[in-house]
Amino acid sequence: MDYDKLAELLFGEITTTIADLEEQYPKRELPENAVVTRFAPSPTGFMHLGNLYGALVDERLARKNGSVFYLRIEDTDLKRSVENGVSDIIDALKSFGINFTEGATATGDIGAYGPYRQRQRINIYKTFAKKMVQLGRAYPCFCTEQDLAEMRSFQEKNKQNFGYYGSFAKHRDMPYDEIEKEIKNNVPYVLRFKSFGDPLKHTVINDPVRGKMEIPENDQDHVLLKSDGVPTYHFAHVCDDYLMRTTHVVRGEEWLSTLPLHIELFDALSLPRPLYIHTSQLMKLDEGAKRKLSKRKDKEAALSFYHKMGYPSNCVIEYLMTILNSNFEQWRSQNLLADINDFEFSPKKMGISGALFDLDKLNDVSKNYISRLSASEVLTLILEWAKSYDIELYNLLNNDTKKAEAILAIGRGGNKPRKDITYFEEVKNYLSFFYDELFKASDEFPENISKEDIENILKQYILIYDINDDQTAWFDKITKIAVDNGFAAKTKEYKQNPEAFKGHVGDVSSVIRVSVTGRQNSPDMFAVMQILGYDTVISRMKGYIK
RNA sequence: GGCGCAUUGGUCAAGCGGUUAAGACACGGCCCUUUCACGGCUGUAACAGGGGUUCAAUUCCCCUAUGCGUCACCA
Repeated sequence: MDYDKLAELLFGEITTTIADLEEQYPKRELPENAVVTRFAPSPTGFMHLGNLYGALVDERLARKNGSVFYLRIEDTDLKRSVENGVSDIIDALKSFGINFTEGATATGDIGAYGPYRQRQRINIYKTFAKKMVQLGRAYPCFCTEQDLAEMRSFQEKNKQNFGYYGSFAKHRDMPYDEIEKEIKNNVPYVLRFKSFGDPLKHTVINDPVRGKMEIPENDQDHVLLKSDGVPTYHFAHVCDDYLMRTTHVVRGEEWLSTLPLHIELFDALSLPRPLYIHTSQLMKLDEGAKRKLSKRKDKEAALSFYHKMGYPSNCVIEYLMTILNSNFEQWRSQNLLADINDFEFSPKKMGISGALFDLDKLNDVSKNYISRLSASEVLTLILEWAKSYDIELYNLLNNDTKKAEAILAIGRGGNKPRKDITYFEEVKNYLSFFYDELFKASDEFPENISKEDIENILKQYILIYDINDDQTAWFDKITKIAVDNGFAAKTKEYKQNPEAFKGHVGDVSSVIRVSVTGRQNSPDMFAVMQILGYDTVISRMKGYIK
């Protein structure tokens, strides 16, 4: 077989060579230790938590000075591509603080190694394809879908391995004349790789996460170019990551089984292989069974979920970091306020079995993060969130930001800040009683207090409440009312001798709390009342007096 | 079915031949406390099973089981 002749028959229009491309996309001049990573999604219009998880690894790896982190759009599958896919991806990642140094953007490309959209690289793939044919490592296959389906059912019936290989690769050794005839008749075909691999043989490959792996060689004649001339993932991966000079290919472990193919492809073209890093996948516990996080079943799979709920994007990143690098959590607890960029990310510290996504843990991370912020920082974040997701709340807070900040300042600061807010959707409920527009009165007083006592306590308290009292004077008055009405001045006193009292000072406080806030739990009442102001406090209490 | 990867408490995990098998989340108890939240103390709870190798195996090897992945002209 004259492979050059075949190459001309198939790719006569291609005049560029790989050498031309290598000249156009030369080896990058990088500082020592710098890496080139990439995020290469399909623009399907849905950003999954798993996408962010993967992109985060690439981004972390490329933190070192002079490293490149680029975005490549894998839009070879028209059926799945979506109109605004690219800007969706960029916006979503940006909202979590992940930015690219190079690659596709919503308006065009940035960088010298483009184009960064695979549909615009067809000639590049064909150049490599032509080379493959010249090397005798690729050939046209004229099988129809039906042919392949029949082959498969035959293999199933006879318990043979599935796929296009060995004796099942029927077009592998088709004579030139026959090929030419088919081509002249415009019979559709795909370009297949001619594998020389032997699955009984193993090659050793080093994955920084998984360590040494022995994997069997590939023997499948995979499709390189589909019948429309567009490459499959496998082929595009090899061409692109070579020409874009990617040093670290980070991808999910679902790619492990096609790794042998990719290796054979690189070898067939005598190209250097990148370093592969196969990450484990995010899982979800579903009725006792572990399974992949699914965009259809799991609301928390969509990145939009976190925005809607109002988790600060940092928190999602911090949470992801705790599953990505096992020593991150410890580092964070020792460096509470440190910049996350100061943490040294290491592939070696990545887990290899799939981690279950844990909302409880995210909540904990988030709660702690928010508690460490200053009141004005929290307010800024809440306003930002509310602007898109709760305009009523936004207006309420924005009308009087001083008040809002005072509310958020209660119990904040110091070594043991309150941790009331986990995500911003909770905020409205949390501070509703500070605003007459949201306040709801309640009758849920402690059960051990009679209606008569409630009324007496409030009546007496209204007479002596003075907003200018300091906290001590304020509490002394509550204690006095407690004693006057047969309640113990101290909780301990009551506990030692419960028969002697109706209750204790805490119960009296509860009466005031419920009447003023409409709920049994609240942050410090002194501070709450200071913010509400004398008139509001008094009028709310008067509501319980006949 | 073939092949690959994985398997330490409910979850995330440390451990890399000799440990009372860390820590975090969640859950329970106690303390602090005018409620709640915070904080402190504390408790329940794990090396999937079976064989080897070894003086010694959670750590190394093999088998089994289970889970996940993959076997597309999807990525």
